[in-house]
Amino acid sequence: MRWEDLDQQPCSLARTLAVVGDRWTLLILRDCFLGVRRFDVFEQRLGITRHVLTDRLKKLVRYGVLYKSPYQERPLREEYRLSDKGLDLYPVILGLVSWGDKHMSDERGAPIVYTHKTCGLHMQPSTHCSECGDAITAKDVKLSVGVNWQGHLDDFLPKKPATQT
Amino acid sequence: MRWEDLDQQPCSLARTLAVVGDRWTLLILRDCFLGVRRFDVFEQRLGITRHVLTDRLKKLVRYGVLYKSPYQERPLREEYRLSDKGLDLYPVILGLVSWGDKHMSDERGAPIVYTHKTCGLHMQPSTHCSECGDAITAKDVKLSVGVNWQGHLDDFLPKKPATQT
DNA sequence: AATATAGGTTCCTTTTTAGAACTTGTCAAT
DNA sequence: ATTGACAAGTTCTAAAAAGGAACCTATATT
Repeated sequence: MRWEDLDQQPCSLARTLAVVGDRWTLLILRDCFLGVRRFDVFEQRLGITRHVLTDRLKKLVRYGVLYKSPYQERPLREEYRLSDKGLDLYPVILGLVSWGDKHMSDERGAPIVYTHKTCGLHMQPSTHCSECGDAITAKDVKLSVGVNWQGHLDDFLPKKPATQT
Repeated sequence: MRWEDLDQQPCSLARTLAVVGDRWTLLILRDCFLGVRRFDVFEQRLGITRHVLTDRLKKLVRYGVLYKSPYQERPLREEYRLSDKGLDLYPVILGLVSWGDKHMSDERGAPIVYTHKTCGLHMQPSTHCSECGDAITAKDVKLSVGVNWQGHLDDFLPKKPATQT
């Protein structure tokens, strides 16, 4: 499979990974959410090579996750900022961080702590149903193929069902 | 930076990406959540090379996201199953899918639809505060360095603050 | 005896990434 | 007027990772 074709697959996860699913992109986006906007700051903080950084920023701009905004002229200098589409990735970032806090921390605990401004307490993100507001686990959700996607079921479900032990 | 060292960084996002942050791993985990458990089924569904699949499955087992469970003996055959640690990635998967549904869909809409069994409605995941239950956006959260991590602030925040335009 | 199956490993080629040096337009200092 | 610095890249070569195909092993079936 060519990685470029991933955004054409009939799977929203694959399509999302076409944009953010490589080694560096989510680290770049983490820095965006921390306020980083300039090429050289990304470079220094991440230890990424300039070539790859250029490529990933271009890709994120092409997909509309970041946009370039001039912050000075003569010489023209532009910084990279999160679009609304990019800001929508916040739950993903928060989910990845939260999993790392729980499962990858050492004895010192989470490096960064999140305080919910409204209630003032240290929080973890919790995933809920958009309709009734209840917290969700994998078992609470039933999958079905979208109305315009009939006939593609086998793109999503295993062709060889695993036998239960 | 060597990618293997990412799980030692003082950042939970980087540590999480050390486990799931490459091109194939999240697609493998998607299939795990859809019920796939066997080597050859992963291979056929993903179009991944056997070499890379072997490597990624070993890595996921090493980090405790999957575990091997025998489903027959003579010859010994084992399948890969999500551990509790792996099941905890469900919010991440759901977040990525939801972003793709919203931002990467074509005119046919989302390929897969999620029904919340409890309330019976089509749902999207929504991220909430674990303490008060309110829905969260990036602006509602304040970051601070964990109590045992003093002195590492500059590992998280930009060294060159971007000037606001 | 030959073939199929599941889960790999080996070998070689192609693609991607790393690391360093070079480029361009502008400004500030010597 | 020349030199050096800065920001944001591009270009080059070497190393690492991934792709693709063939081969391996133990067992069961034809």
